[in-house]
Amino acid sequence: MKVIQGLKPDPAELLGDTPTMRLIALLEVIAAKDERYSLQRLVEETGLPKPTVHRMLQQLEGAGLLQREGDGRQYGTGVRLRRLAENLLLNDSHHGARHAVLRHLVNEVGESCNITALSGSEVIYLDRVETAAPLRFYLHPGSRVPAHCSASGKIFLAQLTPAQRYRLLAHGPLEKYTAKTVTDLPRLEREVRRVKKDGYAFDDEEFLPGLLCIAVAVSMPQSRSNLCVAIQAPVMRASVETARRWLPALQRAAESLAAIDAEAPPLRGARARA
Amino acid sequence: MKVIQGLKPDPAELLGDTPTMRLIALLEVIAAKDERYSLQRLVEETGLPKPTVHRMLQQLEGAGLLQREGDGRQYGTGVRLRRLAENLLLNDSHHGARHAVLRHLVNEVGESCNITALSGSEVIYLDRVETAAPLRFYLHPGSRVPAHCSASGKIFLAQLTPAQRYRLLAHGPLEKYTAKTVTDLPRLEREVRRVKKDGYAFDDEEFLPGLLCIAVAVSMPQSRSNLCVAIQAPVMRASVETARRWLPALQRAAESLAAIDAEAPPLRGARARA
DNA sequence: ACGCCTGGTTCCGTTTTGTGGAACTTCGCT
DNA sequence: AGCGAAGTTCCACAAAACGGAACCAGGCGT
Repeated sequence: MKVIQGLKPDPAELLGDTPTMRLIALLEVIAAKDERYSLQRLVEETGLPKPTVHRMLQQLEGAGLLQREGDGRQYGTGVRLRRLAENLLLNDSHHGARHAVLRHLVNEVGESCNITALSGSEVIYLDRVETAAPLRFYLHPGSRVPAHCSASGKIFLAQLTPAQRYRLLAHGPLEKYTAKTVTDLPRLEREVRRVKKDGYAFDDEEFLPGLLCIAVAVSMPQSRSNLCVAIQAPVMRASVETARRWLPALQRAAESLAAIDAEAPPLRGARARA
Repeated sequence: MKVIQGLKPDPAELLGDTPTMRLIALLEVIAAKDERYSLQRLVEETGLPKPTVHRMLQQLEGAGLLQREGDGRQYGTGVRLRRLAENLLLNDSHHGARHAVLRHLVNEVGESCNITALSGSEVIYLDRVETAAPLRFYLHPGSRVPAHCSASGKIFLAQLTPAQRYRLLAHGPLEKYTAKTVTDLPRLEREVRRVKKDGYAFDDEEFLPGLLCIAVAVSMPQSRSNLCVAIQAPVMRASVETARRWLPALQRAAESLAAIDAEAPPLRGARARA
């Protein structure tokens, strides 16, 4: 489909072949790293000519998808883009295979489970299936919890570099929600390192009294993961030991979820494309 | 900017005025609800002509941003789009950290706070955390306020040279929003000089009646700052004096924010860096 | 089976956007 | 004052999007 007079060395065709796709590709570049990009930097990164990138950035900024930061030469994500991202993840959970995996996990362990993502310094519940048991915590998909006192949050933290972790946590004191909330940075750091080693995290009444939680990452092949699966149970029914017994089931669920996300494209060949 | 022969009732200009932005808007529509959309459905939802939406969907599907589901008449989010969303949220620790600082400041002083930047001659709200108090002004992140009648705006003005200031302000008369709005250029100049000396600025019902605001700059080492932190309170709860008492907390927040922004744009090997 | 209606798909001349080399402006440095 | 590197603007030109009209399913009522 794309041939034309191939005179150019095609420096950047990796980026897409239509203006819009180039635009998306630019967003992907920006989203790919936890950094801020200058015009120049993006020019290098993408191989596109400077005025082109400039125009794109202007457009994106004008639309509120990106924001200039610092001295005005750096770009970061804008509110609108973040909101889009959140909605995208949030509103794709119910009808999907993901929901099914979650439901199955709930059946296996008999407790409420959820899928979470990190957004900013908070954990957001993307999807949740409640246990049938009458005694239960009621948490809505879409609600948010600070990272430092949730099991999923610790998983996410464990995937960051110490510097990134520091940036996220050290700028305001950690809020104390319960007597067990860890508000001491060094202690949290130790905890997080343990999580990293073990591959799973607990939240033992650190956010809500009486709520025990265990989480593992939905790990992506070579790239950090922004998804977790977790089981939540009232301490009345569960202890750290029983929770540990759920681990195999939990990990199986995580693998299923990873498989879903890795799932290759289509079922039917789009004839026109080739 | 766009006028054209406006014969049509313009059913869908809410959607964006450039092809790419329409595309993004389409994604936003899709992301907004946890449903699957058919072509027809999207046509109704957006008001765009059928072939147009069709083409957009084809393009998005071809790029792996959307996927057809079920019988092939329904579209859902594709892996690539989900991955983009995840990365966006994942790789934004700067924003997360800032938000955390803001939240903490709100806890300390008990009033709504926001982070602002100068954009053109207007102040734009980058982020905002509301107080829990029931009586409050509701202002969205992303909204804009003229520089001459906002506390943050005065801070920004104070960092300019008189000439730059003049260029920014003297092009149109200063709009009068309330009885207290300063619309007299020399008087504003005096006010701004005071701000420069003091290092903080008030907005005493100059933009909205009943709204008091105090702001300080997030100062960058050697370079003007394009960020402010501000506290906003209804005059019912606060006076200039109480606001002044918030100053230490406000300044501490500003320092935290400065620290975040100063954090090394990490290691990456940008050839130009040295 | 056969029209018929509803949604999906393709055509194609017209209009609007995007493109990017070159030139210009800023600003930080020396 | 002068240099260099970044950002910004211009504009003739090329490419993409546009959307009305016409064309194709396939489910349904008779």
